[in-house]
Amino acid sequence: MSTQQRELAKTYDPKGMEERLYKKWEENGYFHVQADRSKKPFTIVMPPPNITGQLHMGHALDNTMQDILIRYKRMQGYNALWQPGTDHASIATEVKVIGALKEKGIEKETLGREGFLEKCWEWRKEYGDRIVNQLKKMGSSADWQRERFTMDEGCSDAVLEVFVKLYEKGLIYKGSRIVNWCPVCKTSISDAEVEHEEQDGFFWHINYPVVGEEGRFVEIATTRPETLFGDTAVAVNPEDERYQDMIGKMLKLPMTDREIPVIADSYVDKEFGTGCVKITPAHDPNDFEVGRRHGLMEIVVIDDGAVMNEQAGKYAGMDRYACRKALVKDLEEAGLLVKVVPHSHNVGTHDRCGTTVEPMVKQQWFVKMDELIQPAVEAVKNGEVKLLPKRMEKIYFNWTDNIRDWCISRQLWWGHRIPAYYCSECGEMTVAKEAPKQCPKCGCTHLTQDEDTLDTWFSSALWPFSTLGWPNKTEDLDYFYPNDVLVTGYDIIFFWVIRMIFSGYEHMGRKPFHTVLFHGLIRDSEGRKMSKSLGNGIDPLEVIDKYGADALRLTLITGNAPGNDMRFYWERVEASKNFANKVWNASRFILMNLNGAEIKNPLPAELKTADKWILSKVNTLAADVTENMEKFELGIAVSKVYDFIWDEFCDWYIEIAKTRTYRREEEPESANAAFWTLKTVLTEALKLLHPFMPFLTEEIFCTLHPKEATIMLAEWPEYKKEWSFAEEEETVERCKELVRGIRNVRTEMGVVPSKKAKVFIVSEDAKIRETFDQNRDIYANLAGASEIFVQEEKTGVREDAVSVVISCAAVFLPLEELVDLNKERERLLKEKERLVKELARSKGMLSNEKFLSKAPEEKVKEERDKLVAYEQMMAQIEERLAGYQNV
RNA sequence: GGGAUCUUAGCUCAGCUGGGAGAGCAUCUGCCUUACAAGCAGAGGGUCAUAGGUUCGAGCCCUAUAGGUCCCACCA
Repeated sequence: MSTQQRELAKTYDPKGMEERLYKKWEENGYFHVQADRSKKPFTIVMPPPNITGQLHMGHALDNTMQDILIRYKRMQGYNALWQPGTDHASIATEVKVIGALKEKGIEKETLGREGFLEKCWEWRKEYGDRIVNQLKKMGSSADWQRERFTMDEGCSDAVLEVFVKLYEKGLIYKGSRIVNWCPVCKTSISDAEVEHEEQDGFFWHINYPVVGEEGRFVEIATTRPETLFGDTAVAVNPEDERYQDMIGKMLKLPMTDREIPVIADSYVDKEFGTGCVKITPAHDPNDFEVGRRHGLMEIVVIDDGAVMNEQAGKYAGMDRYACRKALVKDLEEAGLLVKVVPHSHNVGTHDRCGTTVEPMVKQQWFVKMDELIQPAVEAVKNGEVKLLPKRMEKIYFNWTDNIRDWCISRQLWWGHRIPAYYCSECGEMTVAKEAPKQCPKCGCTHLTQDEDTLDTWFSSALWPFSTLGWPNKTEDLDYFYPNDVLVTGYDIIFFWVIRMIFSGYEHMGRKPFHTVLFHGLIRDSEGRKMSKSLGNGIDPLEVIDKYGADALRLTLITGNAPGNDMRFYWERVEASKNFANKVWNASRFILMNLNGAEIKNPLPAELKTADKWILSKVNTLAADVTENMEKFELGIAVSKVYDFIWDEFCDWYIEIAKTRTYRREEEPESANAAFWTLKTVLTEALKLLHPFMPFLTEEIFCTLHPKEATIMLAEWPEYKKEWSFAEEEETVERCKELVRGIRNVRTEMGVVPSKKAKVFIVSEDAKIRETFDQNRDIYANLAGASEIFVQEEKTGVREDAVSVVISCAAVFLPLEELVDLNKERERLLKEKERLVKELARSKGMLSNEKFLSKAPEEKVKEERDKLVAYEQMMAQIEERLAGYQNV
């Protein structure tokens, strides 16, 4: 290996570096893949961020996880496709564009549909790339050449195809149903878009006079008095004895000229309220059902803007809440208001704007769900699609078990327009991918397209295959579908995940992916959701700017179990950056030390114990990390790498190897073996770290290996049998124990660490003696030993030498300065106390017949070995303590 | 109303299939040892929410209780 020496900058500065490296990756096309039968595919489809979006912590986490998986699989030799794209986000974008127009004093309506859509496309042009550029700052290695958009030609074609197909199968229908209506956005929304919140309200008890029976009333209780004008019946439970004689009678609807019947329906709960329910079919989902059962009229009394219409008589033109107030007052004056009872109840609000949703009867388009959902239920039940963590399955089934038809039409302009065409002559409706030239029924050529657009999730449901070319039969589709993993937040399980799964089965005949990896929310340091209104959001770009993308990535991925929420702390980012700095400096040291040295592959015999130990460690690490990656335990995987690099490699191996590298002239073989090991182990560790911290590892790797183009395509480390050294591991662990013991004693006894001391290691065991005798180079320096004596007996050890208790030998340090014997005694007593406890525990277990007979053999042996070690240590301590008593 | 989840060191959290309690930050002590003071070496600190149970053995499994968070739900 020749070394055209390159060096790392003195300080770790991610800023310029990250930008430079990302550019390099992109220019070299490392992210791009093509269908290739000789390689195994691995596919992740990116949850398309909204074009209204600005990178937030959720995106940062989501994309970091995906990037880690993709980079890992790419290194493993998979043809790893990360399919990116953006979402048109119909309602979110439309609201934004309307807002932007309003600032200029322009109304959506004055522009007209065409004009408005032009503005939307302009918006997309202006902001569509913003989020993508921000994702790139995270280091996302998505195949940007394949970037898609939910409203591009291909995706739109897929939408039309699906709509027509489902319509023809009778799974899409148009009908007059009760829907959730947002009076501010003036569109219907799906059940999934309604958020329920507990609100304090009132129960207004109102008397409805019985027709023809002066002085007799039926008392109802309502939370929404203003809907009274839409009442077409009052219902009681058929079993309710109190009201048997009322059934069939007519009531006078207060403040109107109308009379409504008392009907019997088992939907009414006898125990609740007064047992009498006003039925308003046009403005309540339950009442709607009741109304349909009894053939009641559906009287709409509230218009699209939540203003009372002409049905409300003198209240027409009033806002729904103003009407409520006025009506209650009038009822009170009329003596019909019985009482007002405070009552907190759930109110549905629109998740986008927070407006209280108004249930309304409307002509809308629906997807019939009961059949479609079946394969999706089955898939999760039989494990064909795995949800991680597993508890997400319950949430999933809770939804599928209570599925209702999906309202897909929106009274918006920005989105996929419903491909239904109406004949202006005969009213015939035609559903087709392309506008029909003439009406199939009457031949009239004047047809108009349905005004409505589709729910934005209608197109994203097709994302795993529409992005690969469907409905065309493409090579990509054939090769990359099904995808492998979907990574997303649990908050869109209903909106998106379920819909993708049933769409996959329905249109592709196969699952869209085999695993869904859910992650939680990033909260602020007080555990609150990050939100614009609270102003507590932390901008990932700011974090990247200050600490680098690698530090942010590490922060987001560490110390968090899958699916759990996480709080964001700046201190944690700082800790992550410190780690990056540590890696940087360790690498810089190795590079500096190497300084032009020509490293040869050492002969196996030239490798020292410590070299074999660290090789063995990094080998185990590779196996561990891989295992955790396969289980999607990304946090555990990265913390193993972290611990290895910092604790084992930096704090022990580099320190042990240091002196050997300084003695290049005197002992070239040993120095060479150390260099080779340093370089090899660092390289392995960098590879294991790369998916998590791509920039840092790339920069170091390429400096360390000037001939290599990138770490991105380096081979993922695998467990190698020839790097397994159990004996050397044990030896080094003994040396570490010795060093720790000596350091501990020195600190506790208040000895200046720079002062060297003689070290006596006493053991009757010849093998132990051999170990310590032959591996002085491992511990001599770290222990600060001036001279080391390994011997069988205590001869030559001064009486006042301080003792170090380790499990396999007695160690003595005759210290130059005066030793405070009391201090030493205290220390030993403390140690004894600990051992007494351990001995008791160990003896207890081993004298337990049941433990001996029932526990696995290896556990019993383990415990026996421990006991022996404890007893030896105890003997030493007792001996020392006995010695002090004589002093 | 149903369900999920959490309760572990001062703080934030790990602890995967049950086998001697961990990390980061914070605290204390000593070190500017020529990779790193963004560091090194050492130390203190936890009846793992409570009460039962299963087990040779429970932070981990079961049951109940308390408190927190979240999701779902048509009780007007």
